[in-house]
Amino acid sequence: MVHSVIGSSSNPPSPALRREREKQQRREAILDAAERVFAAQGFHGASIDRIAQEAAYASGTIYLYFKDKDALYSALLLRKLAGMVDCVEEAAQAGADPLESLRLAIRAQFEFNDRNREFFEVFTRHRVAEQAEHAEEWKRVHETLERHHAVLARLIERGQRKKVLRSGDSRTYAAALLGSIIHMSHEMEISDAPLGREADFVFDLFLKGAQRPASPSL
Amino acid sequence: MVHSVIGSSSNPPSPALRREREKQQRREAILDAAERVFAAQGFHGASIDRIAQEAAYASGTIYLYFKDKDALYSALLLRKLAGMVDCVEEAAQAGADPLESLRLAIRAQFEFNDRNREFFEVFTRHRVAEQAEHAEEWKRVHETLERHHAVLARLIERGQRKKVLRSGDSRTYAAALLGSIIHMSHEMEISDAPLGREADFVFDLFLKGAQRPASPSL
Amino acid sequence: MVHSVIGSSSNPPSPALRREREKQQRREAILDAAERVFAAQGFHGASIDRIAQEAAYASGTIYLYFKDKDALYSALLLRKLAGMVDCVEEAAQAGADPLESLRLAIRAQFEFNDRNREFFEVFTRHRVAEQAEHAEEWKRVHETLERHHAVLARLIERGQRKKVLRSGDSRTYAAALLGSIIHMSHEMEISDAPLGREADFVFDLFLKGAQRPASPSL
Amino acid sequence: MVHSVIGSSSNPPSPALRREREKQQRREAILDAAERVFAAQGFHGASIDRIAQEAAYASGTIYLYFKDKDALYSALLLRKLAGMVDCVEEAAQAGADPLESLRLAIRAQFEFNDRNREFFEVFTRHRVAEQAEHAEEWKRVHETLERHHAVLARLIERGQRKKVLRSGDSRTYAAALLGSIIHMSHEMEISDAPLGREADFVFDLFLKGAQRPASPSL
DNA sequence: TATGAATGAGAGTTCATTCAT
DNA sequence: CATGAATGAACTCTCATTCAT
Repeated sequence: MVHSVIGSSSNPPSPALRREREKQQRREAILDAAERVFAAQGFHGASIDRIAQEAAYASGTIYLYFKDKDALYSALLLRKLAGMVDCVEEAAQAGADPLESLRLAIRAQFEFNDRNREFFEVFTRHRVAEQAEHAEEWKRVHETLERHHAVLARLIERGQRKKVLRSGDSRTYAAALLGSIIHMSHEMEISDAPLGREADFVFDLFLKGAQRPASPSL
Repeated sequence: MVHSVIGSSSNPPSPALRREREKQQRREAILDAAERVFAAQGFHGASIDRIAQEAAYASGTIYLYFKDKDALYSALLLRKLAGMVDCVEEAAQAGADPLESLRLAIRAQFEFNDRNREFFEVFTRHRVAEQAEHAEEWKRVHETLERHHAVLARLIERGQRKKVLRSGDSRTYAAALLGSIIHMSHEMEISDAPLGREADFVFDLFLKGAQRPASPSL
Repeated sequence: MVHSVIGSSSNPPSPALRREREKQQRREAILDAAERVFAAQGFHGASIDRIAQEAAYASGTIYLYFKDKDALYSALLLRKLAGMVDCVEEAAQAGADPLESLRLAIRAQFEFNDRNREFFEVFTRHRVAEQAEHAEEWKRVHETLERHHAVLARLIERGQRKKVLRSGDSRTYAAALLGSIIHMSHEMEISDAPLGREADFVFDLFLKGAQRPASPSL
Repeated sequence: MVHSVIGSSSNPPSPALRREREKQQRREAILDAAERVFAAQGFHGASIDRIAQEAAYASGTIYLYFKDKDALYSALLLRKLAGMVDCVEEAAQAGADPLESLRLAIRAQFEFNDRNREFFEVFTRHRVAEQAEHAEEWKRVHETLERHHAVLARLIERGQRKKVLRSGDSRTYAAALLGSIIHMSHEMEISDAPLGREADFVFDLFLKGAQRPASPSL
């Protein structure tokens, strides 16, 4: 008896729970496979057969986990974007002050883009016709994109309140900043320059601008 | 001299030349139709039949002017991008000094994006798998994208030489700036804010940065 | 004797028998579920998964009771048709004379068709390709359809022997009569006319025909 | 010139007309093939590939003539049913009086059923889920079925007006009569009995009924 | 017995591309 | 040059059936 109580932590969980957990794992495995294939071939280039093959399943099995190709794609997109936003948000929290947070967020975004180059290509390149049928999924995708901007915008607002950043619409500042990051991630794709350098470049440019300060002398 | 002047305006050109010119006109007409259809339906959504219909040709005729769908798409893309770069470049030339030129270029880019919203969506969202078969076309597309950055980079360099802009890799400055413009064009899509305001916002941010200048006192 | 009498009501039957009986009950439950689903969706529209769900079993379980979908369908069909013939036959037995029996049989057939409208639709609309593999089941189905006609044919023969019906091939009379009933059941589907009226109409028409009797005068 | 005017009847028709006519011929050829395949395999058993093969076309070609499988099926059904009704109606017109017309109509219906045994099987066995999408086609099918009954009902009404048939709802008489014909066509399928005999049997039964006339003597 | 995840053949459908006219 | 009917490979999706648990 004692044994069983003690051992309760290593006892098999209820079958129903275990089954649910395993189902989630298989779902994730399919998403992983789909990510690889979508990243390599784009949305239209990726066939369900190919994704199933990559996941070591039969094609029909995919449909046990996702209603159709669009649902699979938007689920993947959502997972990825949520991961991205979480990653940036988390990085920002490590900063001691708004500017430091911003610097860390920028760097995190660069790093995320770099780690997810292929998928990132697909994401910026394709948004499925956002049909009424998948409205729910797409609403969540949009909310996540919204959150993406909101994370940066909030940092900027904090900087404004601390009087270290100029006033102005934080959402617009965030969009301009994010645009620089994303585009540079694209462009610098090939170069092997250390990411930190680019991140700091963007951070610096965002703060100080490109204009040459009037020489203090005179 | 006299002959050539007279002939140039009223003599029939050689039949071969005329035919060539007409062929080019029909090609352009097809590109026009393709632009409308691609813009409305995206690359995969646009069928050759639909494009042919829009151009008032039979589907087979399209293939007399373009090798295949990819070739049509990349020709269209090239025309569009070249137009975009020309438009920005031209706007810049009207500026009296590097900063003025930059301001005008930014504004021109915003305006172009706005005028070509639909196509622009497609362009950022889709790049055909850049197959070996279409290497030549894609090389030209890349050269044009290169030129796009080069136009801005050159303005920046001029600013640097005039000591109004800080030193640093002009190509990187250009990428950061362009990213802001493009992303804001996307994001602001819905708002009816005057373009000029956004353009000036970006210009201003690019020059001065977001940091609050240390208070002049002391 | 006493033992057996007492035991027959309260003693547990042999486990083997009980199990067999329970198995039959489960089989019937599946047939009930299948009937509902086939009636609602037709043969091809009804999926095994849907039937299993309706029967509160897992899909695999169905295959423990029926070899395949066709076998399930033909077993169901057989049960239904047998029930139909029994029902008509039984109704006929209540008649005092052949004509009364015929009238009751016709009415019973109309009522059965009405009660089983949905399934009846499916039945007339679909006969599985009668494959060699299911020859046995289909033979029994055909025997039952045969019995269906035989029931009416026998009543007609009795009427012929009693000289109240004209001579002629009773099987052919039966087919003509049954055709009228079935077709009218279909056609009258929507109308809410009382069944009895239609049944009596058919009975009357079958007996007297549609021709106007020569006027008795003269 | 004169020649061409005179020859106008043998001159090639306008290309547009010829094209339209040929298109109709190809459409009919596909319907012919579809009829054979549907008759042999039923609606669900018949694949588009198989039908295309039977018509000596590629599968995609079918879709140039019919929107989808359902449209092909309902077009076929409509053609067949219209042919059937026309055939019965025409036969009736040859009759000198209502009863003669009825006799001819019954015979024509038997003959049609016999000639179209296979398709007829399919028709009675399958009605595609009558989706909203194909509402128009199905409306026409229903109208034709309606016309089928109407043809017989009108003959019966004429007989009633001439006082050779009893009064009563002609539509109901027609349904009862048609049911007998259809069902007997099914049942007698195998027998090689001359059709005329069955037709006359049904006609006779419909008119006089099965009841033995009371012997006039006594 | 019962389960239900997995299978995979096969269905309907689309559309870029060809070629006889 | 222009046509547009024909092609057929490739795609997404379904579902009867199996089998390890």
